[in-house]
Amino acid sequence: MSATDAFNQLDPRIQRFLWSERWESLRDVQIQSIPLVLEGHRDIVIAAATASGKTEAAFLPALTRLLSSDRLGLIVYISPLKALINDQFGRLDRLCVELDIPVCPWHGDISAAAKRRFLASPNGVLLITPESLEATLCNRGTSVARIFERLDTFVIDELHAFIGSERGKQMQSLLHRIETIIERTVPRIGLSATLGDMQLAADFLRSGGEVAIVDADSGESRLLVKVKGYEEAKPEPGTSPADTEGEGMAALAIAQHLFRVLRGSNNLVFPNSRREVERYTLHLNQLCEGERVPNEFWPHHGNLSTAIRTDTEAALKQKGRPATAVCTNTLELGIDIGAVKSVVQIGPPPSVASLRQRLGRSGRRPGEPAILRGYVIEDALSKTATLATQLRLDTVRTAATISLLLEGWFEPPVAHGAHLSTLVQQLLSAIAQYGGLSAPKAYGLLCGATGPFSGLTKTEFLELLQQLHAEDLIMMDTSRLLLLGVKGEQFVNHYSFYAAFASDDEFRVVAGGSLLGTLPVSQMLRAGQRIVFAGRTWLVDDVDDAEKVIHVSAAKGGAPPLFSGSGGRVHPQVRQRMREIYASEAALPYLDEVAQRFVDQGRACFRTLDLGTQWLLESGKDGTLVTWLGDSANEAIGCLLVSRGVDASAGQLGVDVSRGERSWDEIRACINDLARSEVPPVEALLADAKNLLREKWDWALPRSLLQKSYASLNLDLDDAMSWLRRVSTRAIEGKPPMSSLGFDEAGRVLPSN
DNA sequence: GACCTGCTGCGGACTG
Repeated sequence: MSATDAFNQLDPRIQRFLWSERWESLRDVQIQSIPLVLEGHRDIVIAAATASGKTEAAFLPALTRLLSSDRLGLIVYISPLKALINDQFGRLDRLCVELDIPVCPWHGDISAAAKRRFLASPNGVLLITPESLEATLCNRGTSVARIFERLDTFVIDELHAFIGSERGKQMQSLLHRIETIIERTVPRIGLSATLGDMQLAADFLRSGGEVAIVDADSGESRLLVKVKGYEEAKPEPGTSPADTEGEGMAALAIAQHLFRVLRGSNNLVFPNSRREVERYTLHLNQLCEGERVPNEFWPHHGNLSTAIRTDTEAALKQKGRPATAVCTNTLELGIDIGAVKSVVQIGPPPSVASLRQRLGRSGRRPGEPAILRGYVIEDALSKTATLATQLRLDTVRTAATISLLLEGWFEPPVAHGAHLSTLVQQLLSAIAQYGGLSAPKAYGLLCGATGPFSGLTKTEFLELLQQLHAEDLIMMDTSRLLLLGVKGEQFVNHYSFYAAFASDDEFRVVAGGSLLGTLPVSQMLRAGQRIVFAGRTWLVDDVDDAEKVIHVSAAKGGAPPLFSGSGGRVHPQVRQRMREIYASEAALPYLDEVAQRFVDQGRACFRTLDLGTQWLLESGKDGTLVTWLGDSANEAIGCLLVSRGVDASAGQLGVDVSRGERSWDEIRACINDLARSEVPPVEALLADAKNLLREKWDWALPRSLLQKSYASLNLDLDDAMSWLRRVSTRAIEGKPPMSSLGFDEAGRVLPSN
């Protein structure tokens, strides 16, 4: 189809609007999408880069459909962010005013009056979050059918942001519950960044259905990459703890370099954690102050108040005044901040996919390359250096990530998690919605063939009901109808119920009456302490435990605060590429001299330890299985060993093992035996496992379902078993064990003589 | 040794 054909299929009033807006032509993604959306019965994933016109690709034809009907229908647009709803409302309302189609933004900050107006006449375009949709189903059960009666199309923005989480399951369930109550399916259009495996996104949008895919990747643009290495001098052991002058010198040197190269243009700096955002923003602000130039560096992360974040976004958008944001992945999603010149990554990128998403913000103008500036910090080598330091793991992981990025590979989303935590929430919500539900009907709704939890058996569902009953979340009346229990009623009637994910308790940080942001309760603070927050230094005046407020005032000096959090997951492909880099001798063109020296030092250590062939590093009672697998497979191997009574857990290099009273030969025999045995059932594998509670409602699941849900997300048993089989063959062939070299309990490599 | 997201209904006081 040509651009003209596609344009001519749009409603004449929309055509006129595009003329008046001086659109030169439709983009490729729009040309492809328009005829598919106009068919009106297809589910479609539309994948393209940020700011490529995806929203219009869905809305121009969807609005054309609304205008072609006698009775105005309804488009429900679901967004993961309030900020995105506000952005889209601004763009969409200009067009829709011309078309006489009402647009209603609906989230927690929207007035009740605007919501009432929509409910009085539920048509046009509704822009809403999953949580607000949940509240609508839960609290307005009797009018849900009427509200969505005229529903014509679902549009789900940033689909990739939903895949693989409790919230994504919730979204699938909400779509399914609405279709169930209006007794027909509704076309679902998912808007997404390009994903490695588009079929995964299609299955997520409608499992088992036929989903059209529009993959309009605009072709890889040119990319300039340079990684600079910095060595951090470590104080010798024995120096007094107060004498840590040298600590953080590498960060300061990086800030000085950023100050020189970034000033005068717009950039994004990703230092991997909120704490480091604070550290670098402070350094950069102080450098600006010291040089008496206007500040160009602004912080952005999830614990800063909306006011501060909006300031940063506005600074980026403002033309004629350069601004750089030092940020976490809050600026990875599609909030409108305009194009940036370069993207800075400090430390190893969390994943190839995330690095790619971050880079999508740079090099967006034709002819301009995307620019990636990487920085890695390694400790100086010394007698006490750990194995991780000697192998230069961070630098090699950074190199592996960039090397995969340059090849166009990136991690596919993890779509196989069961997220049974969300089943608990959805069951309670459905009971509230229907004012009571029979067990078979509840099972059919949530676990039936097209439901969001279709893998669950009836037996498992009954087990869940019994557990929820025992927890007083649900009860059954004389007509065998499921109702909310006393505790269930309390949960459902509090607004915190609508979010599918858990959140920590937090203190508000207030300076002179204005809100700076929040800090987790786990961060202990006392009056008199000095902290860095929002890129500035503060004195803690008072901590009000009852009101959960920390009062601060401006001061000199202070340390960045700690935020809680648990680690991400490394994909096997990244570990395999790390191994290839270690085994090779080629120079990597995107590394500077220092970073290349780090890699060469890591390679030397790799050769000394013979890590290309050795798979067991012994060191006294401790050792490491060097697997080069992903974290999920390493954790699975750990569980398999634990099920045989061996103390083992996933580590940076593979699986860390403690032999206890056994010999290493006995550990090898155990591995051989595991390799030849059937994979044990999950209940046996996780029998003694503690700390499986990860998601909001996990505490309410029966043990067996908790194990099942955990394993579906966190354990890769297939990769684990095939590795065990591979090494057990090698063990039988009598490859020599690692014995001439060892390393001690702290993971330090011992001298070879 | 991570990061992010979101939130109702009601009662009471006030204004025009």
